[in-house]
Amino acid sequence: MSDRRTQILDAAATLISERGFTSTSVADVIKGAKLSGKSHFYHYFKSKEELGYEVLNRQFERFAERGLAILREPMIDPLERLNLFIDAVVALQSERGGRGGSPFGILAAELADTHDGFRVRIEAVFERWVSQIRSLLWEARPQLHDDVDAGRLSRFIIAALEGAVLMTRVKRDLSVLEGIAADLKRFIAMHVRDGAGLQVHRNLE
Amino acid sequence: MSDRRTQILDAAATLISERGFTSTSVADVIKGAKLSGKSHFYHYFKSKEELGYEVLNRQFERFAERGLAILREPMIDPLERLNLFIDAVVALQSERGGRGGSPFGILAAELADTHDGFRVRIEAVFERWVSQIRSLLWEARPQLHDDVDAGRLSRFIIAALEGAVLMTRVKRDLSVLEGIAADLKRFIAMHVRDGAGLQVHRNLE
DNA sequence: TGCGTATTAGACCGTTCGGTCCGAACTTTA
DNA sequence: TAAAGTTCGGACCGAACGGTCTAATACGCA
Repeated sequence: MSDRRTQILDAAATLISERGFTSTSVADVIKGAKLSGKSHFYHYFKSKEELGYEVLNRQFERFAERGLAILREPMIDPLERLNLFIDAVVALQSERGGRGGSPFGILAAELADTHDGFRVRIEAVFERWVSQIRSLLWEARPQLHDDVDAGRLSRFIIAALEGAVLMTRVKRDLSVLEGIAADLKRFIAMHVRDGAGLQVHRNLE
Repeated sequence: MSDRRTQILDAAATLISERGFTSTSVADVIKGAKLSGKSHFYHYFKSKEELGYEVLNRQFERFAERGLAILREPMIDPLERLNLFIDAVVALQSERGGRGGSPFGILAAELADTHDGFRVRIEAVFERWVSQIRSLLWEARPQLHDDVDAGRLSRFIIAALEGAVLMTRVKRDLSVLEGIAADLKRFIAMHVRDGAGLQVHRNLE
């Protein structure tokens, strides 16, 4: 893919994760990506909507590489991987420096009820995310209680993280996310068979 | 407060909780509240921003009456009240019929990074919400483990619920919220002293 | 009866929006 | 060198936006 294209995609991704899709104008993207003008932009994307779709794709790919990949590390115990993944989400938000949030969450909140094209794509993102965690839990099933519903627990984890990022952004305080991440780990540990797998202290550190 | 004013507020609240603040135009509100024209609207509100602030206020008041009030019911065991509150959130989303979501969440996602006026107001909403749960947990402390961090647990509950409503909206499936609500209850029950207070089955129903 | 408020209707304003079109210059590659 | 793709700069379009203004009509109440 051309340099310019990814440059535009990156600039748009930053803007969208801060202001959302609707409030990000094409002119903003042009300025952010340092393009010469509108024709320069429309040389690469046929519409703002198409740009939005591609930004979502790219954001998910990046997230899959930098975040979800941890869930598949073959040399690490699955439940430990899950904890590392949660840490990675915290680290990702920390890198953003307070500003911005989950690109999926912001698009979901904005467009779930009004733009079916986006809704369906975001649904697919969540679905793939769920399925990654679900298969990790499946892999870890010898360590887990028999009655653990992997799909449900996966959705819970994602919802808690998305909600946490949102609250963190409002309060401008990363420790909110850190606290929720720690609690989430304890919740996951609750599903572990007694004596099996890794230990997580129920005490607060 | 005048009839017309609340009529406008209600129409705006519905629209905003579906499309967000930015994508809700004054003309939409006028149509939704069946006003005769712009001058009719600006007779009651001096700007769209002021309307937004008042919608947020009103939404929190309604939520406080219909939702948070449960947390203060004096005749019911505190932890049971917490479960009832979670049920109420599910019921509230069910009433919305899939469409729309948490008015706080949608405004937070949209405006947290770009509009400080809204950001601090939403922060205050979350703060009051947290403090309600926190004082309930304080009341229930004889039944809870000593190391329970009430503030942190409160934030966790809220984040999980906000995230759950968001996912539910994207997937258009209330059972997502129901599952997370059930899991959240189990997580809360995890903090209860052995043998104390009410029992919640860890098994899935 | 009169006075203030509520309602109706619509013209109008400046700005921003997504998007199109044009024409020229520059760069890469065949 | 010719052709194809890229960059540049800006004029332009119709629509939608938040908001103002005027002016007439209805209504509730002292």
